[in-house]
Amino acid sequence: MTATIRQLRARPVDDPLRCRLEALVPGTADAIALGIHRKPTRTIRARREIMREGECPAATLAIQSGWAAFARHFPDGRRQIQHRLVPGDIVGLGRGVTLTSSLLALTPVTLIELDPPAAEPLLERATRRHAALTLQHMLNAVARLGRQSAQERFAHLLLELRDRLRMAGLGDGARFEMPLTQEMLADTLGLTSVHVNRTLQTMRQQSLVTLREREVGLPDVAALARIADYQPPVLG
Amino acid sequence: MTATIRQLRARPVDDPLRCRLEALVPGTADAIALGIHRKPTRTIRARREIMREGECPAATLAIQSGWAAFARHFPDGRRQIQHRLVPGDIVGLGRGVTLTSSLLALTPVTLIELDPPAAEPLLERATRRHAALTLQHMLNAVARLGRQSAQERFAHLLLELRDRLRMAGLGDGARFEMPLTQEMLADTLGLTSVHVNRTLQTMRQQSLVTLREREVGLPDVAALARIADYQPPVLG
DNA sequence: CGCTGTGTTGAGGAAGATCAAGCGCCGTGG
DNA sequence: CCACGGCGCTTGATCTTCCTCAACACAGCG
Repeated sequence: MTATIRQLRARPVDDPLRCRLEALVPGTADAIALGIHRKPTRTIRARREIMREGECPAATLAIQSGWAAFARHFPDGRRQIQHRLVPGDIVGLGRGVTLTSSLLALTPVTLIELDPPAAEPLLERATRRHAALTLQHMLNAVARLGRQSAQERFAHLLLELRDRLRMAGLGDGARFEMPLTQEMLADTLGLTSVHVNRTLQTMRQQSLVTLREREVGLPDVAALARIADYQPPVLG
Repeated sequence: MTATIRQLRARPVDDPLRCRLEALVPGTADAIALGIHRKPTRTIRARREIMREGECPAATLAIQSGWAAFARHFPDGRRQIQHRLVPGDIVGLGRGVTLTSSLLALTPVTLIELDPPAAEPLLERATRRHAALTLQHMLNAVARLGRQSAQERFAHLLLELRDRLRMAGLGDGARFEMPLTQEMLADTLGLTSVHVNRTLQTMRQQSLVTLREREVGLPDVAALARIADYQPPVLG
């Protein structure tokens, strides 16, 4: 959270972004250390918009710390969180298309600008693979919202977050930090916060989840995977 | 539907794929004529799988005619159509990631292989922009399924299809061909086919949609856009 | 001719929404 | 120091969308 670039270069892959890139394309973490530290990092406060609906993103950004999300706001107040960004995630595919959602900082966020990715072949490959994974997650989100029950959706989301955070070196296999309120979860899962609360309680009773102080524990990952019909994304 | 490559070269942008590429990056249609016709086209019968869950796509494909869709099948028989492909659509981002869905031919489909896109800079740019648009559509699909009612979802889907088909030169602004059964619509919208049927009837009564023989008519696009809170994707 | 796929209609049920209220916590300001 | 208000979480009662199950009409087709 407070790591500076200098610290990054000293410690090879303990930084979420570097860890993530290294998982995508081995060797990228070293490559990025050469080019990245010339670009300034940006810091955004929680609940602020990083990009607004109607904007047309020009640069490729990477999340260094904090959580953000693409969210769509409806005229009557409804809101849908469409895609969550965790440390190490890259926002690059949007270039050339006007946004119909806003990019919202769910927690305090620090960003790094990655342009131009083409200059660094390894980074180029990494962003490409990252985009492919992102597409998978979007497809999964569609299936989740379209055909799964509240409990199935919740289980599926938790497993997805677990795996994505692990790729950034965050959390062990059974425990990770999730700074989302129940209302944010509701807007992610297409439910009301009341129903999220009740679903969560049921799952706690069944010893499927623990959640205290933004800390998620998954005592029985296999059971969750069965409930959610979850398959982890695999780099081919 | 039955256009051959020879015909394509004779008539500049009356082919869906060429029309679509031209809309993405002007000049691409000419460029593609040079390189594309060496690759063979593949034909797939309706209801057959073009790619199977677990496969790892190697090539970049483009739909020349027919409709296809990424669909996820659950163990208990539920199905969710996650993303529809219409003539002119490109399937390229998946490379490097193992599929968790199958790519299904909804109608008879003819495919063209586009690899390697990097060889042709214009085509490279076009596939990139296409991917950006695809991501927008996926975000829209998430918002649709997560927060909209049956009628809103239906209206939103119709408008999205209208605009996408128009980019391929298919249909005028108020009328287009949609070869989807009510069951396919249901699996797209996250509803049952029974409910799709009833929603459709309501919308017919309100003179929002006509649908006969796979032919959609939209007599009042503005009203639909209001209902669905629809914003067309804009190339920036 | 029966079969399968598609659209349609009815009756009843369930998952999840809505409305409303109360609680604990924490930062703020008097 | 305490009062206040906002936020997040929890619970109860009621309502409605949408689902489930079932049946039937109709068309194309082997």
